[in-house]
Amino acid sequence: MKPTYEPQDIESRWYPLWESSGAFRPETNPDGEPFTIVIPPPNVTGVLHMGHALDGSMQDAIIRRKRMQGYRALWLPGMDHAGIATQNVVERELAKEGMTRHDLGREGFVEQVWQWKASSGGLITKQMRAMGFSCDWTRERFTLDDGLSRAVREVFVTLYEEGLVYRGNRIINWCPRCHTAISDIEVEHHEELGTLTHIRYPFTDGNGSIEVATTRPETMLGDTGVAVHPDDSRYVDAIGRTVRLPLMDREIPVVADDAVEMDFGTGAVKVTPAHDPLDFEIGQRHDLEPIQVIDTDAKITAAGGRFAGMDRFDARAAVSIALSDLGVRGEVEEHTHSVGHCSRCKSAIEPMLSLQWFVKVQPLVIPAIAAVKNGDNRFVPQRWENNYFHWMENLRDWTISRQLWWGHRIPAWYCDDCDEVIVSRTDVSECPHCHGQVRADEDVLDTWFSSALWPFSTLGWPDRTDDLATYYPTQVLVTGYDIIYFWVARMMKMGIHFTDQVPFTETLIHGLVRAEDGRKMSKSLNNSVDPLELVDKYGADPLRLSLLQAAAQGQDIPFTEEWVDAARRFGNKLWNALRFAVEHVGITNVPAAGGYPGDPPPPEQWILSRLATVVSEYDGLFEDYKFSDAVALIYNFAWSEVFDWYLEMAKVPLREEARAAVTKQTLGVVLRDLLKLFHPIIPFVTEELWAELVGEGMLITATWPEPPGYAVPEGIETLQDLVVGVRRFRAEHNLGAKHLDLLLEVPDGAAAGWWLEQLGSLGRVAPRVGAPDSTAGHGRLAAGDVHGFIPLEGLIDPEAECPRLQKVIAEAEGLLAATQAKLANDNFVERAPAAVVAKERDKAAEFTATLERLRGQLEQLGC
RNA sequence: GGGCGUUUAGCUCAGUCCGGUUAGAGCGCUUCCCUUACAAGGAAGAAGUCGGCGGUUCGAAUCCGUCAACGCCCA
Repeated sequence: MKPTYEPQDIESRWYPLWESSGAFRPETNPDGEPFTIVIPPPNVTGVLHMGHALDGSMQDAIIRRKRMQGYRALWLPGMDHAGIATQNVVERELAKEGMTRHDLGREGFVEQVWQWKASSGGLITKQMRAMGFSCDWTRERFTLDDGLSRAVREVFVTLYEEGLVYRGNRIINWCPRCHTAISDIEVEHHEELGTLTHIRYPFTDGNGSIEVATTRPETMLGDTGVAVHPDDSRYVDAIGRTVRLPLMDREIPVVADDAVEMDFGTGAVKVTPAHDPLDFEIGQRHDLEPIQVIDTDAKITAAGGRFAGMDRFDARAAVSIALSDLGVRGEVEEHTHSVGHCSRCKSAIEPMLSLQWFVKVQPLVIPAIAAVKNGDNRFVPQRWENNYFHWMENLRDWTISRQLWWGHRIPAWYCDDCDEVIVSRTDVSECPHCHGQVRADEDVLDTWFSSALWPFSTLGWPDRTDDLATYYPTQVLVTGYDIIYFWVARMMKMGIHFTDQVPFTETLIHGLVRAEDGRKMSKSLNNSVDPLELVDKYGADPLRLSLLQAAAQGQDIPFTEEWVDAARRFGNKLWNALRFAVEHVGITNVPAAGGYPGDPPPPEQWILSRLATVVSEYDGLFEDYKFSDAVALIYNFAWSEVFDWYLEMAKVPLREEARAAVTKQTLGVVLRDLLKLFHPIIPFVTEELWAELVGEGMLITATWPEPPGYAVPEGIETLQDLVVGVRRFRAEHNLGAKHLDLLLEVPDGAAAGWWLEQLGSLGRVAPRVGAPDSTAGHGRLAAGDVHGFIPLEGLIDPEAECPRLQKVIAEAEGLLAATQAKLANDNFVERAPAAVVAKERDKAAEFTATLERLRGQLEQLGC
């Protein structure tokens, strides 16, 4: 074994061995209960970022532990075709060659995207392998592969037949840059400083005018009405009259509608049914014609008169000036308002009336809410359930058609002769009614439509496959809170509707990995960290360990490189502890399971008792997905208790052949179980060390530890207190490694026991039982009811002990005062649980006794 | 406008759900030690009025109310 831990060396070796052994396949535990996680499929053209690293490290930790526990554990990997995102990437590539997708045509472009997928699409899976993620690659899926495409079509057609998918003319969010409709959640709202322009619309009867206020004056070109609130006393006379629309010379009515906000602007609003969702609704109620004045390129249409062809923002200024010239423009005030932007390209969204496909969500939402309310699915942490409910309860219908080329084609055909719409599971070549020519729908589905089916489509649905029967519903879905709405909510809706079961029983929500400055990592801020660079620099295991250490439930993680470095140092510590056991003590061929000593000596009994406790606590924390607590537990157990204490204690018996056997046995099983506990977190280095320590089979498929319980031996606490006391004494008197004598006054002197020799070794002292004739001229240690005396003669001036002793006394006094204050409180004694009171009394007695003797000692020292 | 999160050591964060130990970790800092697993280490130590105020309680970092600052989501 190398004297230092070199992760790069180890990590390149194990992954292929694991994969080729079939360990990643659930069939490795054919008799186990199934436990399934489906991966949140990354974008096919994406690269691994810190979010994936965290998300994957959690899933891998969960699945590896379940595998070791004997479950038929399946982590199903795959990728998402990511419609807009991928199309944009490929279009950008084409743009570099001065081309657009239209130069290639639809088929050529789609072909180009598939090629792109083939060349770069595998990158992220290589990166996942570098992270050590134990996915079953034999079950890898892609949202556009044949099976999933069939599932998509089945779902679309079924929903259509149920009336839950429909085609309609509605106001949608149009991205003029991506040239497609997008759904409500793909719109980001930002506060922007704009203007509120007041415009006077003259009444046609020549009797005055009504003033409206708008943030978008250019849309007035498409106005077909003015609306006021029916209760607004200012406008009672206006209702029912008509006004003449300036610039367009159109006569339009003033209507009364409850949806008008009386307090906003002038209380009278212009109604542009084709370009605003609220106006559309008002228009429908009052039979106002929608006139489209902005086209899909965000330019004014022919319906916009002399402004036709102008860009929307130019038109905004031009219309405003024209209105001013006409003398109908009133006040122009500064105004902050919320503007929608495309989440992909950040262009300002254009609301417009458009013929699109929608999912009617209400009937799907009801059971999806119920499933979480009744506990069929549980969010961890639970607080996310409220967001989920709130979201679900306020959903508008989902726009699912996209004017893109990359994605699942909408299975609809239109007959030119009889206007029939045919939605079909199989391709249609002629109209079933009139045998006329049909045109296939040009559009594709929202990427999230196929993602919503992921937990069951990946397992073979709609076929009733063995995998579907075995691995569905899945157990836990692990993802960041940023895609609860995009994905989790939709999987719940679709999963329940099509399988009558929740797609997963637990939803584990984690935070986002943030940059060191606390901001979101992003390319534009140039503060992203590449996980693969960290893997190169520190190793995948240290990266995983540091991420899981930091992964407190649901909290964002500001990423700090020092943590990865600290994790690497832990790896080195673990490495060397094992190197000590294997090479210096010769502990090898440790059994893969069991092998715990029956009646071990106290030091061994102690560490075994701790092991059993730690395993049980660790299991509890793991089941609750408290990764940071779980990791902290075994990290501290390993480093402080096993390495710093027990390994040093073991060196005593290891020197004597007769006593060494049980110590070797203990050390072997404790280290072996430590490797098991750490394996889900840091799989590579533990596997490597397993090969050295156990040398049989692989750790990845070893069984989870189940150590027997051991009683905590008497005296361990006394020993540790005395050792720390001696070391402290030594440090405070600058005694270096000098030899010290130590006299011990033990209540039952004869029973001083096993820990004496440990004390000698760990404290580098020569302990003897028996009180000194006079305690004068001695340094003092106290550990419970054991008192230690260190002769000062020849070491230090006895008076030098005074300040140290005074400090110790002051500490004890503080503790005693606190306990006494509690005990002096009658309410505490009467109302606190008896155990708490008893504990407090014990403490008081102990502190009192210690203080008494320390004070006596102080007196004898003459200070 | 509504909701959520955060505020704890010099820095970055646990701990708060479920009240009770002398409030923990990593990094940094101070002192000592190259003790044959590890100097990427060991030992000892300094360092926190747990954001403010009020309340509940025998007891509050933890529960309740309120205010402030910062961040996020929704409208």
